[in-house]
Amino acid sequence: MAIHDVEHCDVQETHEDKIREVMEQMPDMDELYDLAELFKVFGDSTRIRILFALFEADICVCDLAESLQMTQSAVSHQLKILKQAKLVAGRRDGKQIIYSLADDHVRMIIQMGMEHVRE
Amino acid sequence: MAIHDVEHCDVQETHEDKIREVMEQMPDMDELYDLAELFKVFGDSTRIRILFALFEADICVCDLAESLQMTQSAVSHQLKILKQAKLVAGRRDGKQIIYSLADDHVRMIIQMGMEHVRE
DNA sequence: CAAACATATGAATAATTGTTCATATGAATG
DNA sequence: CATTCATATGAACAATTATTCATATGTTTG
Repeated sequence: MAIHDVEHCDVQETHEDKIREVMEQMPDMDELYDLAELFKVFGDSTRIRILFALFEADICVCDLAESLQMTQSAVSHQLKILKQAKLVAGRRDGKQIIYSLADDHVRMIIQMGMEHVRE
Repeated sequence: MAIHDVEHCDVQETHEDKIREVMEQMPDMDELYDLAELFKVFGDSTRIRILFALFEADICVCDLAESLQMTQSAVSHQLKILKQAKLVAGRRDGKQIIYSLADDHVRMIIQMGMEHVRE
């Protein structure tokens, strides 16, 4: 074997280089976690449906629940998660809270996802 | 109350319209599930790290494990999920299987996610 | 200000999922 | 062709998470 003992594949040199390169270019763990957390938010069909609903109109929790045929509570819980991820924002209008998309990243991310899924 | 009894908010007319509009524009459940499943794949920091690694180089499982300081088994399990989602592809080269990104959607989706996270 | 209404939240439960450990598969090589 | 090496896979366990139910918060209105 070589100067330094390896737990990985036998092919040396090139792989060592690749491994170093990959490790160097890897973003900080904080950023990677945040990114994964963000996508986790998109990774639930209820939340996806809420986002699609908000593509069409700003809408209150109650109408969202009606549209999606879900409990007000369930929708509210999911809205909280979407809000924390800054994907949606809520503004009060009298008794109701009207939700809307926070920015255009949402549309674009879902757009890309759709393209991939549709192949 | 109005002609049809409602379980939702009191404000009538406009909301009825919104609800109908939202329900009409909503994609099929199949598609919504597929989309959520896709994002679920991005929603794990190990898989995100694998994808970042593949941004730099096509690389075998063993070197991936080394780069990410993870078990070969754990990496292999995650690669399977990435492969099923058609985000990565593996080709055999002798004893090894070299993994690479399947297409450019991956880069773009992660790019968008990064932009959102960095605000 | 009390009653009604829209939304939020906490606890509990069921389901999903990532990692580990042990082992299987399958190609290369001497 | 038997051994070795790289990768894949199955079962088990721990951790995370979406929904439900009950209830709390906070605003409007009579």
